[in-house]
Amino acid sequence: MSMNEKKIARLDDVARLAGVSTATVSRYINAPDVVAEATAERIRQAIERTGYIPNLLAGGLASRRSRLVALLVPDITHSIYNLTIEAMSDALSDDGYVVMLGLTGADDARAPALIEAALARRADGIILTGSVADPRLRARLERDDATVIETWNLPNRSIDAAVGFSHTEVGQAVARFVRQRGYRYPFLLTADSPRAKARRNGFIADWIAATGASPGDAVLASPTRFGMGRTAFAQLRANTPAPDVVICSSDWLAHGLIAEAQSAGLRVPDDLAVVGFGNLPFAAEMQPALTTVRIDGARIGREAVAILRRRATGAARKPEDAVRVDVGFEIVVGASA
Amino acid sequence: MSMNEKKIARLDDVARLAGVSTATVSRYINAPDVVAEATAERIRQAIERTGYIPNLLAGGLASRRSRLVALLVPDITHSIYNLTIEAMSDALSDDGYVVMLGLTGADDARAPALIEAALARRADGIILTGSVADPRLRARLERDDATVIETWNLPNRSIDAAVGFSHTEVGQAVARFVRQRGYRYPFLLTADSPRAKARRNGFIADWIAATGASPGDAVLASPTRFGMGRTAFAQLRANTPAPDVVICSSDWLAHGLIAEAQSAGLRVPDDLAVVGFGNLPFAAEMQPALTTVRIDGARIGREAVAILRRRATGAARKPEDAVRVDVGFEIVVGASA
DNA sequence: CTATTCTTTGTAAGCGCTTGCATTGCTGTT
DNA sequence: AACAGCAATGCAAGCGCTTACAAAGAATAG
Repeated sequence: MSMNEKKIARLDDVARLAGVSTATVSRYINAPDVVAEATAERIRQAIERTGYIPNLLAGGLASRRSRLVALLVPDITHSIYNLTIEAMSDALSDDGYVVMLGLTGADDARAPALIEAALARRADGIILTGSVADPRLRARLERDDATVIETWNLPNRSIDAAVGFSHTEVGQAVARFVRQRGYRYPFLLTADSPRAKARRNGFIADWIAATGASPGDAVLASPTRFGMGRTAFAQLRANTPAPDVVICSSDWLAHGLIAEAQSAGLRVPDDLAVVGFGNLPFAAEMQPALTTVRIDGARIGREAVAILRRRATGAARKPEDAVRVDVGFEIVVGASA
Repeated sequence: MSMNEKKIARLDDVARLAGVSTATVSRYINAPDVVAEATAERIRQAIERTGYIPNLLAGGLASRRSRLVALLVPDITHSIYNLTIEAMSDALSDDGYVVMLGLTGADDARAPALIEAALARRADGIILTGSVADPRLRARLERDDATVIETWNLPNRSIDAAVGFSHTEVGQAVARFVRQRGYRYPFLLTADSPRAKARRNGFIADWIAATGASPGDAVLASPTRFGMGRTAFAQLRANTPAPDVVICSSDWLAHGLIAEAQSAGLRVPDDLAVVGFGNLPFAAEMQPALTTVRIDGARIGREAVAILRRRATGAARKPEDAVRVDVGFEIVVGASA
């Protein structure tokens, strides 16, 4: 235990010990190649000896790069975004970046405050799920030179970059799939969120165009849970015509619905088919395996980080380098529909 | 659109516009009560007009308070900690704090790098799930004057503060419960994590002390998932004596196990009883409702934030104000055991 | 009416880094 | 031998805030 264990080492402590200027130590840390190997070695030892940890508040202030990425999601307990968060967090920490997690709440109520917090910390990137409705906020984000990435969505007019897919197309594709499988009476169980509704609308439009008939339709509070699938079952049974396939806006809903249907003695998919959304880890493990829509959430995370990384090296944001990545989707054909 | 829309406002822009010094504006922002109301009003307008957002990197550097709290958890996709994260995030953002989320990985492989990142950003608080094994890291954390809170656990010798409960006691309590219900042949399905194992050991010790018999026992990779419960079922059936109750280290495991048991025609709990752990949202919604152990994860989050808040106002950390909060646990008696 | 205390504001010295520019030796050219 | 070019380092001016200390009035006390 050295005499001054309380004093925490600064850059110039290291510099003094290594017999160089603070500039050189700073360079060693941020761009090791530019310092001579012999010097580098002395600095390395000085860092080791002092237990130096850079102060990134100071560094960020001076360099105008915070190495902080704000990640705003509605919630994490039932969320389909978790894989995106994990992928992003993994990819970022390899680069010395750090994730500031903001939970905006189902109705995005906290979003303005969190965006302000991100701007105040001069986040290098702000990653949103979905878009920003409030025009004032949009304007502020557009003015700021942080990289703003909207994910899980492809807005018509994006603020900056976007990584996602078309929810409308998902709805249409599911409608086509369901028809092709020969189902005649679909019923939609949809969460009360903009993206779930876009999928629903896609489905309905396609279905009506192709068959002339309107699918059954119910909207549930967001986020949807296992138990909500259970309770929705009764409602479905009361519907005329009796549905032969239920399209759920989340795998959770599908899971609960199937559990309830099975314990009521129905066979899935023969008596009632079910389609989910999200391809959550348990989907493939269900009995029967769930037919659902897979989004490569991890890829969304990785693409977003790739954009950030590209920007980090380049100059300030220019209107022309707006990026838009469509990660698409895939219908995972299980045994439930 | 003013002529200099690109220039982002600083404290002295606001000060000039309001006709006061930067010190006064700073005070208005950090302690509104000390400035006279008339002045405050002028500052308010100046902030509004300039669209000023404080630079918290600069602020943090000067004040030595980052208003950043690092939160380190193994993962978020299957995790029981998510409620803690949400509660913490909510409580913190009310105070203008921000959460830095670090995913350490199931084996805590990333923990050292993340702790270093937190220290580098001069986090005001570092919240860990479980403890830190590496002694060098421990030492560094002890030396630092960030508040370090270990959660979901009550280590013998904690680094600083701890908010959690005794996993051993949970195991013992479950053992007592199971005996009291009349079960004779328990089987333990345990994730390969220190905390799950502590529960297991508690159970086994208590069971042997009371009955002289050793429970059946299997360890599964962490994190445990729905499908792992399903596949474990076969293993259980092969065990002699045939278990009459299975104690799972997570609700996921229990969920999968019950689904498989039911589809094999067993009645739960009559043919096979099941106990979970975690009281995840779906536990109460299962059929039969899951008997499980409830930990008030949200309370863990709130207590941790309360400690942080108390520290924020007080002086530097002193050995004597180590805090230890036992949030306890509760066996939720459902219908599965 | 003077002395004392409070309230409100200003002055200015940092906080611990980064980085443009200048400097110092070298190596290689002509 | 003189000089251009380059690699490695140092100097010092910030980055945008906070806060100890001082100052100036206003309020209260004696």
